[in-house]
Amino acid sequence: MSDGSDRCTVLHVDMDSFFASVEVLDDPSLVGRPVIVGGAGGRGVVASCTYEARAFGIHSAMASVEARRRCPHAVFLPGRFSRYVEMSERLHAVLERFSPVVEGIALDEAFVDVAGARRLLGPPPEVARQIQQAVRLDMEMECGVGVARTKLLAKLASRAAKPVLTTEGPRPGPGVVVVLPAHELSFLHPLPVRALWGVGPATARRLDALGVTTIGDLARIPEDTLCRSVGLANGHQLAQLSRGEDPRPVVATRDVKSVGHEETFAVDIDSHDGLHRHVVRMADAVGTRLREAGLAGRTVTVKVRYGDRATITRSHTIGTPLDSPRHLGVVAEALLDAVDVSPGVRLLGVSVSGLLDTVATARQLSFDDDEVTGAEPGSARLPSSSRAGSVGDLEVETAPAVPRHLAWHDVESAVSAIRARYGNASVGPAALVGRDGLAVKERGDTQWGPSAPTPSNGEQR
DNA sequence: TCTGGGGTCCTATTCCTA
DNA sequence: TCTGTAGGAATAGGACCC
Repeated sequence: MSDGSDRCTVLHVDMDSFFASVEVLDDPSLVGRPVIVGGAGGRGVVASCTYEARAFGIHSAMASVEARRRCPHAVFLPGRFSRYVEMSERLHAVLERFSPVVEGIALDEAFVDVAGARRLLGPPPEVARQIQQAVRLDMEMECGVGVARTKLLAKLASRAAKPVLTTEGPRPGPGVVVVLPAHELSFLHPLPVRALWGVGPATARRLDALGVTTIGDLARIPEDTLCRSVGLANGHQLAQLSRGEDPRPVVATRDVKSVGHEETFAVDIDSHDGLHRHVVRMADAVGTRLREAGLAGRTVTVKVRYGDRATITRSHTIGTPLDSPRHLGVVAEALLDAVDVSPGVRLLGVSVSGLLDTVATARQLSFDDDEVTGAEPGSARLPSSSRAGSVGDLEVETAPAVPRHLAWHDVESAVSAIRARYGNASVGPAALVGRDGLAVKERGDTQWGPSAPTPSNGEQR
């Protein structure tokens, strides 16, 4: 092969309007109509939309209110996250027939390294066409495939492979785009810097101040000038990418670094009382997910966004990794107690990082073994003077040394078993009994914002 | 009438310890 | 024992990705 395409072993597969396409697939009456998937409430955003909706200027991340204004006759759907996960797994199954090296970067896109597939399946551009065909046949959906020497170029190529929106409606794109090594810079340099991985609105503003608007401009300015403007790591990476260099390999598995859950409320909540059951519910959700994944973490972080969108985080690191929903709740509540919520809280989040694989650990580590031995839920506290910052000195009252932790561990194991059999709503924290928020939130339950404003304290569902 | 959720990574600052 | 310092961990915030 003399054109160099045999060196282009990185493929980027990107599904077209994934969530919206799944909805159309499951309900053929939606074919040809503007379909918008996302949060329907006043604080929701568009997660995905069909090309028919894009014709009205609608795009993902747009406020749902704005989308409705632009296209009132569109079909608005709340989204079915578990169904998208199912289809994403099917996509991966298809891709793994072509190569074992598949790196998922979102539900609807993945990198595939086909270096080892050449003898069996042919040169990379040919494999790309086979993948596209397989996705069409097995999933009845369309995708764009980019083929290049590096991840960045493959990703940009898949974007170029997508359907194009014209005044007469969507026109099919090339489907597969190959960026040959000899054409890399001529492909890359005319593109806007915003196309680069790592250039968001803030970095784009800084680059604009340097007179940099295209990737070609970026490649021409000295790297130290760049680093002074956008930081050392970012500057170095951008300089590299602008020259078409991207050393990141396609990796089949990546370790999870954190697990969290956050929610925007339909109405701001301005009291700790009002936030209490939400913290419990979120800690419950995070703990449940940690346990399902066989993980435990040392650092608990609480995130608060106020009505004016100002966002703060408070975190605390404990000695022993924990995964107990109850104990996560204790720490999260203590962190939240140290935060002034009187301005009104728009979003609350609980996350855990510093993760450790509990399956690989000989014994399930218990929170009760840590410095917070025997803590009752709610008994952890921060120094009374503390508001911001000083959370390193989390104080927790110590209860008499009873082997209660053994019993509690049994209780949580039983809860997991009951939920596995009868569903998440079957059992939950006492703090949530009698509320409609009993069920453990599953990933994606409120993926794109609260459903609709209600008069109560930001209740959903 | 704005702007979700689940993540990763980087940077700056503070605090602790050797 | 006190002080200065360097390094690492923890913390907080921000930018970015899909």
